[in-house]
Amino acid sequence: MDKKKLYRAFKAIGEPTRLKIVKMLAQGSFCVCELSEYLDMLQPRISQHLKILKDEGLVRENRESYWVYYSLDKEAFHRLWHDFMAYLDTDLKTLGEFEEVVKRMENKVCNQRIRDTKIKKMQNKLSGEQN
Amino acid sequence: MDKKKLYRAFKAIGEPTRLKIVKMLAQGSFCVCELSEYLDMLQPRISQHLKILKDEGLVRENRESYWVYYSLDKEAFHRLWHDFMAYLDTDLKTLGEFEEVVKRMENKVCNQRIRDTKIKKMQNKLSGEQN
DNA sequence: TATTTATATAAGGATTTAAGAATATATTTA
DNA sequence: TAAATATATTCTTAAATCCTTATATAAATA
Repeated sequence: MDKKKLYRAFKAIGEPTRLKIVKMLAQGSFCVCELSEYLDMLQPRISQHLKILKDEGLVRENRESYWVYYSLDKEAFHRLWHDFMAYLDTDLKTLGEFEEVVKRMENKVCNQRIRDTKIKKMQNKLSGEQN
Repeated sequence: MDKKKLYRAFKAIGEPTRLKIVKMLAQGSFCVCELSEYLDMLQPRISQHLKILKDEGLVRENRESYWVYYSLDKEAFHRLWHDFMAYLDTDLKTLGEFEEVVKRMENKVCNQRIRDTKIKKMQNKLSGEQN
């Protein structure tokens, strides 16, 4: 429900290499060397991207002797979307981040100006028609 | 179902300013000047981010005289998640992007090596126990 | 303990991106 | 047509990001 958590998760998926890794892990669990070999990418590149996905809680790691197997936390993905939808549905007033925004909206400075302009325009048109 | 389309949409949401704009538009439709005023951001900044969201088909624009009102295409969001889930479920073999990957996996060079190592290790342990 | 294998982290360079300033375009009105 | 208003686009700079190379860490084995 936290904005930062949301955009960071989307940012994590919103990158071609990481989406490719996510797609691989959707097929099953793989260790770093397998991903590196199958995707034909250098190992540090895989590790770094996996770290980003892990930091967002989207993948899990599982050490087996030398190898660290990574797998998708599918529940985390569903939670992500659910939280995002809930975030969009949440009343602005209850979100601390929008405190100042809500104040500005209550003043309706901008809306007021627009409305005034529109009213003025309509009045002008009407008075024009009366001539 | 296209990987590029997917990661670009997530990338669009995966940025704090744009997520904030999306959240605003989830409350209703706003023109650029309203967003600019309420979010206390310079107008070009709003326009630029709206363009990115629009390019991904996540928001719609609607001109009314001077003003361009933007609104959320909620259906596009649902479609995005649906397509993402479908992408994850799709067989690797049917995705052109993974053609080479599938070939490498079929060779099982990496798996083979790992398996061999594990088998060797197990054999060593077994032979050790027999001593 | 030294070596091997797999993975993680750090440093560097190249590219991309976001933000602000300046300018251009579009629509309406005088 | 000129001026006013709202929006879009361009340009520049600073920061972030990605990839590679090099190095460090962790686990297993000789």
